[in-house]
Amino acid sequence: MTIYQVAAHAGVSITTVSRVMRESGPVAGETRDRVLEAIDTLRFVPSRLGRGLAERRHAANGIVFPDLSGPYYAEVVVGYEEVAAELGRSVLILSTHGREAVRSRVLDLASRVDGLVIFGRTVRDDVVDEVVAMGVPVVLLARTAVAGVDTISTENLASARQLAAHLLDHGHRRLAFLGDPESSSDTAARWAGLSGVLTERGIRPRQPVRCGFSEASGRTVARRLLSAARGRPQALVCADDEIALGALLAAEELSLSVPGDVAITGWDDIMAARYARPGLTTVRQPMRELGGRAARALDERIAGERVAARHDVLHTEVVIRSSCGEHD
Amino acid sequence: MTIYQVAAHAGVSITTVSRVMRESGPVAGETRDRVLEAIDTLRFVPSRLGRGLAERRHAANGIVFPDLSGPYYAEVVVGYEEVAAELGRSVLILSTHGREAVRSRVLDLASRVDGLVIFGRTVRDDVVDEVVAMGVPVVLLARTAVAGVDTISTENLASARQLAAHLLDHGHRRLAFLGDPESSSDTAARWAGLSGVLTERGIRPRQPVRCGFSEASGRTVARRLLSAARGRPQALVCADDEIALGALLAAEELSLSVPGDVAITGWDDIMAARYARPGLTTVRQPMRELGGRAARALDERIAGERVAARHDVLHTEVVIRSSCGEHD
DNA sequence: TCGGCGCGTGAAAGCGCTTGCACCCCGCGA
DNA sequence: TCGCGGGGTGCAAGCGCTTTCACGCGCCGA
Repeated sequence: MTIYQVAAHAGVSITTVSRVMRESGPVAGETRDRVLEAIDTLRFVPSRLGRGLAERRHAANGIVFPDLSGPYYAEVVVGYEEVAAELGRSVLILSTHGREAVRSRVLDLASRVDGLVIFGRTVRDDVVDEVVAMGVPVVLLARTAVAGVDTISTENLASARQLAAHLLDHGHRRLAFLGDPESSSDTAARWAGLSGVLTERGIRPRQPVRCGFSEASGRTVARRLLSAARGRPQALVCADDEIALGALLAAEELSLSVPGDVAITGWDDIMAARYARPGLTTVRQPMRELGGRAARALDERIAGERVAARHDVLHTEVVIRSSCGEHD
Repeated sequence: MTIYQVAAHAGVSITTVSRVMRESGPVAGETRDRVLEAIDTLRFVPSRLGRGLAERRHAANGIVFPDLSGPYYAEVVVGYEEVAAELGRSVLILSTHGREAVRSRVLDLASRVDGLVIFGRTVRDDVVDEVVAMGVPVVLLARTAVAGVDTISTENLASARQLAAHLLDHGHRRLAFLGDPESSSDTAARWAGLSGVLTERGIRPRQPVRCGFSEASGRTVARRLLSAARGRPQALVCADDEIALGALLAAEELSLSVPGDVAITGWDDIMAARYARPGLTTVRQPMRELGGRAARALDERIAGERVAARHDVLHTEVVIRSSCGEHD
């Protein structure tokens, strides 16, 4: 089913059909009716490829993220899709997961869209540059900045400081950070906030304990830390909620009470954080808004409305529950 | 950057450039090297639109789902993307959320892909027919079947029966089902399994209690049921985990013990189900595999390898935790 | 010596759409 | 009566690729 068949059916040229569909240019009422009827009868849906080629645009955006399991990325993606759809753009997704060949997948994606959001540490800087060099607008999400490229991220440092201060006020002194500051700029900032406060209060921060972003990883690492003969940490500050939930399990297995024997905090405020017992103290991020912002920033760039790079930082909120100490 | 510029740079025709890129047809070693060098120097990435138009394929698939919040859909989508990428296809997503204009969005999506997965009760049957009539292969996921269209779903009836039997064996008699059997074929089957077992055992099943698929909704409905002066249900069988978690909250608010005063079960085995206290008895579905299967079924259809409609049903597993009664 | 066969290459015809430009025709004012 | 303007329409030139066919050229066997 092509525009030619519609034109033939309606007895007009394809130009006229195009004009009717796009409401560009004048068409006589009667002609329009004939065309519309033909479109309807033949159930004509124009080919996006033909249209895209002629218009030189895809009317689609892409987003690259590490994974969708865990509520964090999913929420951001859904926020992104919501706004993108509103702006008349389809959304292509690419999960890098731990795949090889990320570069070629990203470049392929870039050739299918008008703009690309790159989320977290999924793509190397030089590949980002390559995409930018292709002339594809890029917005970075929760990722270290690259010169001249828009960035949207959430506040980390201040919240981490606030969390650290809260723990210290509870009397905890031996704090351990579970997560790899080199794995993402977010994690790095969280660690910086924590270690900064400790140093200011005259406590020498313990080296961060490398830990993958998963419950299994958190559990293993926490078990090791908590079963230490001496110098057992009084509080585990985890880089995200999944690690913290794993740590909670580890404590339970070792018959340690939380927060009595050890305090535990997470980051993200995922659903399970609220249902865990004790409830997990954590930091809430506006995940949907993060995605929505990215979609809008990208749209501005695609429309060419803005040239200067933009760097938004969204506000976060410490959520105190009982895993970090008893409260009234 | 187009194939023409690459051809000019290498001093060959675009035909040769195309052949080098696709490794179709013979090219002399030296010529190939010149072309590859030109591609590299000019950082040429072929236009998907041009290629797609010529090949008459998109090398992309779509998926339509209600929402991505909650782990269920996200997991399925990620399983889908994983397999689709492996098969060399990009993935376009469309969340219907509670949007108007679903039909036109779906038709637009259909015009951008080689095949489409429609997930849950997002799209009306007549629109599905319309997509099929466009010649776009469709696979339905966890959705009522449509004639001639592939369907992938998970087992519901047997697991629901098993769950019901388990509750009855615990001595519970007054069971209430929270969820709307008319909202999806999955829910309908779960209700059918429950009510079937009750009837067989001579217990007259109570009408299902309509309830949205959310924690808030579950909480409200459960609070109403549990605060009834008399005839309070002894067990709440919830259509999914989020409803069940809401019910758990309601019980807590009313100072009822779970499972002592009331048993509660969910469905899906989301992460929070495991962390809730008491742990939530539920039914686990192979969510990633659900998505993966859909991707493969779609691929077969696109490749034209199969004509007959296929109806896969994936196995599910009842997960007994403590919310349904004390166990050893 | 000559016909034929492959290999290497390019011209050109699409693929399905948008859009600049030209054309026709009618109504109006001069 | 003629000229002009504008509404209505279509022609045709792209957009960036793939692929069919045709062509030229060495090399082989007869």
